[in-house]
Amino acid sequence: MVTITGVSDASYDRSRCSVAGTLAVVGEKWSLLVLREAFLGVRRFADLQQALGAPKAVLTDRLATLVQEGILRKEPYQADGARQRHEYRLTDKGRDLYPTLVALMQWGDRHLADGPPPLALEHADCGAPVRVSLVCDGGHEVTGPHDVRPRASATTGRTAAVR
Amino acid sequence: MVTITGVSDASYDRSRCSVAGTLAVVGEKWSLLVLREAFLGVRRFADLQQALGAPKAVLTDRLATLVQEGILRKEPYQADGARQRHEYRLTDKGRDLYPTLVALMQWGDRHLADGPPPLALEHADCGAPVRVSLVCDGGHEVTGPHDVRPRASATTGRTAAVR
DNA sequence: ATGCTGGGTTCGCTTGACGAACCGTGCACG
DNA sequence: CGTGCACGGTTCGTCAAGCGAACCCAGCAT
Repeated sequence: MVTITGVSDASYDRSRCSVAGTLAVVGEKWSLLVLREAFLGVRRFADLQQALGAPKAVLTDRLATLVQEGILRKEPYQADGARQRHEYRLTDKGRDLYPTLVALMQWGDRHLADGPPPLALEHADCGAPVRVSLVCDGGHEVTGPHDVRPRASATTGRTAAVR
Repeated sequence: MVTITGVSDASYDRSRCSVAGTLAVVGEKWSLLVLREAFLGVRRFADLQQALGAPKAVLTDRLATLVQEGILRKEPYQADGARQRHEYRLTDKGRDLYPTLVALMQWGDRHLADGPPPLALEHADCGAPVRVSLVCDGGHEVTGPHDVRPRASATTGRTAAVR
């Protein structure tokens, strides 16, 4: 029996903004890397373990947490001539983390460059490189934080200027 | 003297793709939350500590790491009638993490909703909500991972179909 | 000289990560 | 029939990291 650690049991305030809440769910070590592999099509425990090099106990725990959070789901499968197992697949909720992963990857490609990026993403339709961008609902491209004004909606007013 | 932990000294492979590399830099607990506060304009140690509730020792260590990585820089300042101190400001490299933070926040807003999002971002020019999106250089909007084809550039071939 | 404030450091404890060893179920093969 | 083996874990001992509370130190004000 795995000790399933509840989501917000420790630290990570979450009340100030959703970054903390998201990190409470996927911010532990290996979680986002598990999801990276999931987006690359890796679904089985042994394959994840080999791709990541994470300790089995940790991987077991992360997978259980991600399933509990509805980011992955366990699906049975039958490799021919083997007993029934289950694999881990992304849910819609999990797939919504794709821009986050791409954003992390993009930053690393830009700022940690030891040569060319190890993995490039291209649009399946047209073959052009894929990247994240900030846009507003008015259709404008947002260049950075100086173009953005944060506005607190709850009672805890915090309307700081971003610089 | 703070024990500055080198960036890639432990775990986080980084060779496979840049997600691991980025997490090696900002993936420790509190790092991304420190940056969230930085984007909200918080610059001083005491303010960070109060906003986050992180232990001082951990905060000291994270700030030192972020400075060492060139994501924050220390700037002297003089509060009137007080001795000279220094504050932490984002560098360009740090500001490039903004889309990552927004992506994390957006996922939390969408999937952890207990009522309305605690913090809304709006375009300073037009007031419309700001969000991250995936686009390709051909100008198309990318809806999700199924529209993206990963391609490994290095010798370590890994071209899995994404589903 | 005394106290206060900002920015830390030190200390002892608890939690989490790590790797190696072990377990158990069920198919295949002899 | 029984033995092996592979997958998917669990258990264990060790070691690093996170934690809160207490302490420290420089300098300005009084």
